[in-house]
Amino acid sequence: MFLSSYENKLDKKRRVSVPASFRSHLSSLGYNGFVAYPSFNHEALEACSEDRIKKLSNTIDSLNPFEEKRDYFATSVLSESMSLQFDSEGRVLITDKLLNHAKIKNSILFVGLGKTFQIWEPKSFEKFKIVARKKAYQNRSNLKWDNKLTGEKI
Amino acid sequence: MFLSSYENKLDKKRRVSVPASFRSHLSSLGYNGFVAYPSFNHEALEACSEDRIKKLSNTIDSLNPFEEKRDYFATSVLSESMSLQFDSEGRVLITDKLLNHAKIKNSILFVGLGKTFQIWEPKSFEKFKIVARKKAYQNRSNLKWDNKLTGEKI
DNA sequence: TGGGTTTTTATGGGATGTTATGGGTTGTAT
DNA sequence: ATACAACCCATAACATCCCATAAAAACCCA
Repeated sequence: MFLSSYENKLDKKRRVSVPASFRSHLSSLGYNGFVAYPSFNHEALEACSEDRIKKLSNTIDSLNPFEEKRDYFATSVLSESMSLQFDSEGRVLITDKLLNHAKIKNSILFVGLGKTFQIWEPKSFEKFKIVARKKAYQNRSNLKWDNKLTGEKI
Repeated sequence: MFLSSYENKLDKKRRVSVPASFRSHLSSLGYNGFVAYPSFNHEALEACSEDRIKKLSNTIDSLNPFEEKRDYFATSVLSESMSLQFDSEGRVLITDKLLNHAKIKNSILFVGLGKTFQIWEPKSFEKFKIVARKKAYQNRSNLKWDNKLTGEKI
């Protein structure tokens, strides 16, 4: 799982260290890198393991080949995805295109979301976090949670 | 189960001993650590075993990957969760972020809540306890008690 | 039951390992 | 050649490991 948040720095060569815990999770899945693409909803990047993108590709592919939606998803996600591989120090090189989408300059925030993570400009994320916390609190009862097993809410 | 409360001290390196009884319960579940995240409601930390967070992650992941709600929950809980592992003496290292949320400086209180536990600044907890006790007393008839669900004698 | 002994727990701190980061050098396409 | 990616080495900050000790709890046996 990708948990917690880590703020690291971009160097002059556009490299950034991926948090060790994220690397070790990816490594446990058999990967030495991950896939990133611009978020639909945010000025941020979405990131996940390669098999998750494969799954998404299959889902898109199950749509009718002549259906417009198919192209829209494929174009918006797959055509913009970059596969990023770690160097020997656990860093990745991020393209300018991706950095621009997230308006990242120097600092870069890795945000763990369980099966995926996001990459943010730290100050942008701070703003979003406030909204998210409010909305999550309002909707906390909407998350279906099987009480029979645990007998407790989150 | 996590029962009772224990007050321990933070050392200079931000380490704190986890109560032995909590450790042995986690160990019986197959873990050598736990997950902590800031509470929604209190100036305190929520803590639980890893499988509980995994379950939450799976629940969140069952939502459509492009749905906004997904982000709200994941951001508010998962991105703030830290997986804390015991060192060889049964201590964990707590990040400043978590300590600040709970306003913890030197002393740290572990509060057993059955399947989960909380981490408090001792004096904050004293205040909360008074309120909690009052409210529990007012609502004492509202606790639904159904032997069929638990299947256990007490 | 009481008092002495052993074991466990909480805590401190030095030594070692890891991580994030910087930068030089080599390799490789255009 | 030029640009840039990949590889290699260096280092400071800090996490983890290991050993030490004091207090508390559990044990044991007269």
